[in-house]
Amino acid sequence: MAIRDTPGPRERLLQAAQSLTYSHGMGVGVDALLKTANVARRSLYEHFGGKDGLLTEVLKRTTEADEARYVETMDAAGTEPRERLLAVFDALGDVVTAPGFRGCRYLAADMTLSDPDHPGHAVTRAYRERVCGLLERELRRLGHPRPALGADQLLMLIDGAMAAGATRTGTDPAAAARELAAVVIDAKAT
Amino acid sequence: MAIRDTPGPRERLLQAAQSLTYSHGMGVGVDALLKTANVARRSLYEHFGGKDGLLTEVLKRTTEADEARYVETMDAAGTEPRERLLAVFDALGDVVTAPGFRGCRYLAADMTLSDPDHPGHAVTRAYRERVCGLLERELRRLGHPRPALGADQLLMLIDGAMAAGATRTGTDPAAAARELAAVVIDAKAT
DNA sequence: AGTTTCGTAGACCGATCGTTCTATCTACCG
DNA sequence: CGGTAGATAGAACGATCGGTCTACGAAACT
Repeated sequence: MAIRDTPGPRERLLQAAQSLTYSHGMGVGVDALLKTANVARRSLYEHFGGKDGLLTEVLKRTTEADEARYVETMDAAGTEPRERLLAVFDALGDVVTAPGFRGCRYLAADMTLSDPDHPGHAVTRAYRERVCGLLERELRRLGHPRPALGADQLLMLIDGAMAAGATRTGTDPAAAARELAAVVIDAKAT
Repeated sequence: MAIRDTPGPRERLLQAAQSLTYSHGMGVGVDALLKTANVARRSLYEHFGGKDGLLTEVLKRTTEADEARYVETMDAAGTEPRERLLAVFDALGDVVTAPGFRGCRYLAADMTLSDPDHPGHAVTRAYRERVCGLLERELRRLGHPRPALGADQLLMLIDGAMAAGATRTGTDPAAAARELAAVVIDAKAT
């Protein structure tokens, strides 16, 4: 009945992998993961079947968390679609300026995992479409003339801002993106 | 006096590395590079000092070529800054839809090379600033109210379009980006 | 000719890769 | 108490990593 001060090996592995794959890329060594997680070698293979299984599971878990963060961010901004969408870009400002920010984890994953059949790609692709759907839904509620295109543009602005945040210190990518996002959001039918 | 049908080992290595680092990432093995280039192991270390030296040299060479392509694209579009800038986004459409496109090589490099002191980062950073400068120059010629910000936004659109082109097949990122680019270009002072 | 230069071919180094294995310890459950 | 499940520690596997080395071949330059 003692309170579990530390989570089990599965959870520790996921946390370590989540951190290390972001800071060191998908190429982190198994040894580094095991050492950071303080987990026996065998536990990794029993819980995830191997390194790829662990990496894929990390992607699943973080995409779900990040999608939930999008929803929370928008919900915290009220019910007005315009405010809900702009809130995403306000939050983006905090994300890209956070210490240790290295760009979009999922874009990095897709570029790093050169095997196009790696199961991680399906996870990131689904995530992007879900986020795009969230954006499109708000645009549709706004009566946007081309909600699908608008959502693509907003997602492009998000990815572009994260790329700039990772590579061009000194600029303020989120503010620049937010300005363009407002243009997209306020687009009128021609 | 015989005509050199095949370039020397240094050139072959650069070409092989340029191709393999894009398709398989910066993590390509030295053996794969040597085999593709048909070059002796020793030649790599004599010409480039090691794998990192080769990779850095590839980045230097490709950034110079890509910067020249920006200039050529704009020059081919005439002298009007607005047309010159829009031509960049037209050309971007060809780039991101080309078979085998896997996203921006330099963003991938920055995300893959987790060591922040890797010499490759300096090369990609300088490249981005040069391209940004090219864009800013055109905006300035246009009398743009905030040329520096506008250039940041255009670069963000380029990076966002390349990210979308690499990860979201079926969309038309360049067209979506071009639309927003026109907004940036035509921005009037408030 | 002789010699220097540049290249290839390939063995070899220690380190690390992802994975599988045995052995041991511990907690919980009947 | 005995038994089972889940965890740990760590040796060991073959493969590959980046890098160094020796030995040999072919052309170019006095």
